[in-house]
Amino acid sequence: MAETLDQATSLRRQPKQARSQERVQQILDAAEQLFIEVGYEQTTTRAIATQAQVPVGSLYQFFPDKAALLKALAHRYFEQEYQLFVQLHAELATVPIAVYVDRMVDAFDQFAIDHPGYQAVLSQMIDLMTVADAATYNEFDPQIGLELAQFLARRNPTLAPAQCDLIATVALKTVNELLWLSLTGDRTFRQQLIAETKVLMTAYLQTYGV
Amino acid sequence: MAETLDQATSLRRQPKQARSQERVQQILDAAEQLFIEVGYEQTTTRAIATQAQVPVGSLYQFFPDKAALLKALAHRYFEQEYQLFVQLHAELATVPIAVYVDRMVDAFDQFAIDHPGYQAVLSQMIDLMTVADAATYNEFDPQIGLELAQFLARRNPTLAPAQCDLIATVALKTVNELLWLSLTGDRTFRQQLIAETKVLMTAYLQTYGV
Amino acid sequence: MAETLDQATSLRRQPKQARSQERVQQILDAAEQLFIEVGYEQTTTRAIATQAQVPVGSLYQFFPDKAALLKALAHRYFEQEYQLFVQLHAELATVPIAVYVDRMVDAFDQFAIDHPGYQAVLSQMIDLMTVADAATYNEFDPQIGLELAQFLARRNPTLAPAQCDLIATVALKTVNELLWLSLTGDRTFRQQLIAETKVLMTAYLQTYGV
Amino acid sequence: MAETLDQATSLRRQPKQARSQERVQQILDAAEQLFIEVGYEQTTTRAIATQAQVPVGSLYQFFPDKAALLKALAHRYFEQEYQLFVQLHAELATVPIAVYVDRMVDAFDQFAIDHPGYQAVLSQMIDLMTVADAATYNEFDPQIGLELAQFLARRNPTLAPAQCDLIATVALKTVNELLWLSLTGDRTFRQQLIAETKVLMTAYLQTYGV
DNA sequence: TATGAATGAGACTTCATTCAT
DNA sequence: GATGAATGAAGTCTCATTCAT
Repeated sequence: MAETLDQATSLRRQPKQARSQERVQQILDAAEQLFIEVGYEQTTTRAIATQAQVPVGSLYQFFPDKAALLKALAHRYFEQEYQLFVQLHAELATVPIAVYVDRMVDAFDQFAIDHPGYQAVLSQMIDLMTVADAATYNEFDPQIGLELAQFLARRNPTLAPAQCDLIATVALKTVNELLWLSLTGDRTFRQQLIAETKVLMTAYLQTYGV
Repeated sequence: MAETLDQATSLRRQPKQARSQERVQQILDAAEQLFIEVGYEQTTTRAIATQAQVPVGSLYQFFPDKAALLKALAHRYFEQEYQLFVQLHAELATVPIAVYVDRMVDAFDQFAIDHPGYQAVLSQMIDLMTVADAATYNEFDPQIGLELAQFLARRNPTLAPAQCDLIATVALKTVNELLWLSLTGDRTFRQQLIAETKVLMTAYLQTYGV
Repeated sequence: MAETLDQATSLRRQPKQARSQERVQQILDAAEQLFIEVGYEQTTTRAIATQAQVPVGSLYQFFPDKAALLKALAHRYFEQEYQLFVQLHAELATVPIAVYVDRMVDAFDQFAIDHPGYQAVLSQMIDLMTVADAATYNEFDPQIGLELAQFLARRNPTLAPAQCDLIATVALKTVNELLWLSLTGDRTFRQQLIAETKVLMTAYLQTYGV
Repeated sequence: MAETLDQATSLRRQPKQARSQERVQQILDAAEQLFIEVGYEQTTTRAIATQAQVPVGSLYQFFPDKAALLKALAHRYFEQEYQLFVQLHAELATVPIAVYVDRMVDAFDQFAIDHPGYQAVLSQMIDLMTVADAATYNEFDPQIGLELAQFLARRNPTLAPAQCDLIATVALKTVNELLWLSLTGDRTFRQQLIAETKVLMTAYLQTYGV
């Protein structure tokens, strides 16, 4: 995972010193907040720098261009999401699928709440990729999907690997979208949608006897 | 529905003459193509006008600003999607839910193929709404969801109306996202994902005995 | 000649109306003055626009970028220089070479005085070409050289065409450089240098019996 | 001459130690290469430092600013060119002028080949002088011209000193320009142009009976 | 003395929208 | 109504130079 999520590719300079690392985080935090508030395109690099209380020049010392901020944020999200998943996944290796779904959806829900910019950043990255070559696509984190597919294969060895990949993809995509949707509503709506997401996922996975 | 989707709100002038209606369609077609190809933000109004073979001034006679083109496109999609749905929905009023899902997913898949800009336009509208006041939200078409909820209620009268609304929302959102995802892959991937979508939806709806 | 010096390649839009043509000239005049005063690199497009009393946007309506101003100026110089040359050349078809040189050098001297930016523009274009591909080189006007070579061939038919080309190149280059050098000094220096240039050229051409 | 070309004026610190002298040369070599390759303006001080494998800070310890690099390079060229000239000049004190021209042009040609940056540096210095006060002008090396003028006076004592100065100036300027021009072409062009330069110079100087 | 991260003014260029014709 | 030239605010990014360490 380390390689996939390494920020080296999108960082102009690897911050070695504590002060620099702080600055990078400040910049990313500022970018995240502004991307959420006014959207990626409407956010100016100068606004990010101002918000982060650094000169624009410093921003460009760490990030080659505006898009790099987006990528770096995505990397940061992926890293955190992956760590969350890995830990919980280990704990739930042998529980019934309904429990697995219940706990996992709750965890992802919490992640979505903690990282309100995830959706905005991801959706903008997809937009950017529409323009650029699709080669950038492999920047996206496939780790969770792979682990989930292996999990399914262990649970039901009769499932073909390709089948497991597909199910994992569908499950992740669906849960992600529904949780993001849940964030657009009030507390009640969110809770209901989470409950519904669990029903949906459990029914789906039970179909495959996992 | 006609009222909801009426373009009056986003059209500066209701084109009465055939020539004008033609121009509006040309402009929307050009906008659609460019939004798909290079994205909303990267598309200039002048490029749209050029592609549509109309002067920029004419574009602004029909659309107050660039965002209006996005809204108009969304309306056009909603109208077409709704007609597709209504017709098929009537035909499938009494078939088993698995058949309903099968036919409906195929239809939506075909719609997604026929309207490759749907995803781009919708996702961009969401971005724009982040910035603008949420009042724009009611521009979105809730019709299909409402009809689907009623359908569920008819199929299983023990379900509460709120419950039906929620299920309908979940079902629509999920199918939409998975079909859009399917468009990003090759033919094989698309077919597999469509099949998987049917499995997922059928399992889900059968949970509720509809 | 018209084709070679046509400005179509460097003008974004061919100004059709009198007002636009005026603007283009204003912009070029402003660019010329500033290029002379502070040099090409130190001149900002905004300064050119301000000096020409047009908004920057208008500048970019006619010229795709800063370099296009340089090219357009060069074209303008070439055109004027060529006309000057052609007219005088016709008049001097049969005079002794010393007279030809005398009159021609005087004419070029007057041109250099009238177009103080010629040197700056040309030298900057050469710098720009160092960076860009050398394909741009054919933008330079070879017309005068060709005509001069033919002239030499007529005067002394024993000279090979290639030889004539070379002599013409040397003569033009030398006269140009010396006249430019003359502009860097005071009136006396200029007059002395012009006289010297005539001595040099006459001696050179008489070597070939033309 | 040593004083005139002394680098003290443009060097911030006279490098006393071997290590420092090495660094200065590395920096100048790097600057020369980059000035040739991408031009003075397009070359960043950081790029020069990187290429020279020294930190930017060190560069600024030896050179007060970017322009100082240009001046220092010019000084280095002048010094080398002067040494070349002085030695050959002594050897050719009494040969016929045609031989003098022949040998001297060949030597200058070799110098131009060995120092491809000469032209770029000189032409850029002229540009810079346009901007700065003309006081910088005396930085240019007049030595060769002076010696040449004296040489002419010795050869033909009837020539006034001012006349000699002028002839020397014309001769040097002309040879320089033609040799630089020769570098822009292929081998054949270069050889032809050199031959032509000799014809031109010999004819010119013979006019004055030197 | 040596280093290289930090700075921020300012450069070029774009483009949604208007309005005189 | 139709046209498209005109506008200028604003955006992204660069880079010579400094100075704290």
